[in-house]
Amino acid sequence: MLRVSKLTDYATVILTHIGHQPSVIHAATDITKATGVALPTVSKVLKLLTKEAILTSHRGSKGGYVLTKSPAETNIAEIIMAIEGPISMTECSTDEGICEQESSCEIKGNWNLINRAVYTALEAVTLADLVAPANQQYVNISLPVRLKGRVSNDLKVEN
Amino acid sequence: MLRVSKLTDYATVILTHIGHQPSVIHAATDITKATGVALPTVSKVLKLLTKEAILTSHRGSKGGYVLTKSPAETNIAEIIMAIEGPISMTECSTDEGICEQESSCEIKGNWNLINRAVYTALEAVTLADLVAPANQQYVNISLPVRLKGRVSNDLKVEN
DNA sequence: ACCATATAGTACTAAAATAGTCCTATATGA
DNA sequence: TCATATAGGACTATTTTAGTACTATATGGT
Repeated sequence: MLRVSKLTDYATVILTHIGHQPSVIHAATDITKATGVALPTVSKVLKLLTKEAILTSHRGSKGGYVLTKSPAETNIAEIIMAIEGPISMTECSTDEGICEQESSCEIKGNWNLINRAVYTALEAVTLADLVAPANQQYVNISLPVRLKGRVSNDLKVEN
Repeated sequence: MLRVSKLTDYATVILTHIGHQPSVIHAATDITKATGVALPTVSKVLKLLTKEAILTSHRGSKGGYVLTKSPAETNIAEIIMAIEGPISMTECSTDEGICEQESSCEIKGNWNLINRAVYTALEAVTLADLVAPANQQYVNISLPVRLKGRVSNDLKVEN
């Protein structure tokens, strides 16, 4: 189904909450209360987002998390990547040598095109859009993505 | 990682093979030989694609599969949906009532926006692009997607 | 200096999704 | 009527993901 994991979904809920009050330091326990997501899970998500510098942490008493950049500068693509790793829709796009047909594969390069189209779409949506859902707002995604080149490459996968 | 399943990847490999010779009837056994993908798996993928009318089947001796539409009319979004079901990145976009926070959820509508952006990107790439990868080809995706609006709708398609 | 508070990091277990295979039924051309 | 090929469903092993727990470290306030 081309879906993101639940942790990513939680991440958007948590970040939306934080995004409403960007100037306040938010502790994990406060976020649990506000969102209804279990504390261990909230904690796990916050750590992942901090590791990728989407959030900045403050340890110790009175500590917590704040956004590293403004909501408008924080896009959905980076949030998804922080939780799930690189956005690439097939294994061969991220891992070399796991596909027996790799040398004869014709479409690996084309998957790169598709990956890019999706990435561009996700990059165009920001946390600010999630925080302040302005009705009638428009997002313009104007590629062009250079279609492939069939780079050297090739695709496939299998095992 | 926002990835498609292996079956979907196989589907693109198989369809690319068929797309090279759109006027020929391709039997499952021939496709197995040409692609290296195991017969039971090829068979499973072909059945799924046929069920969603991306391929048309011919039973009996000399039977096999052909594309229902031309490669240029067959896009990546419909291929993914044929194998994996609706393209929607969170559960709450497809299933009602499974989320405890549904009534108070602020971002469901925004995920619909994201889903739409991704769908539009995938719809812009066709099987013809995979079959005949013209170098320097461009794909133009020009939304606008109406942000939010929390429309009623969702993009999506289903199964 | 000490202590309560809060994050950092890692490891583990259970549940869910996916992959891959197989079997039986049905349709068709020669 | 027989060989060939798809239709459809069921089943199992594997992999991935979710969710939790535990220990270490840092910090502010007293």
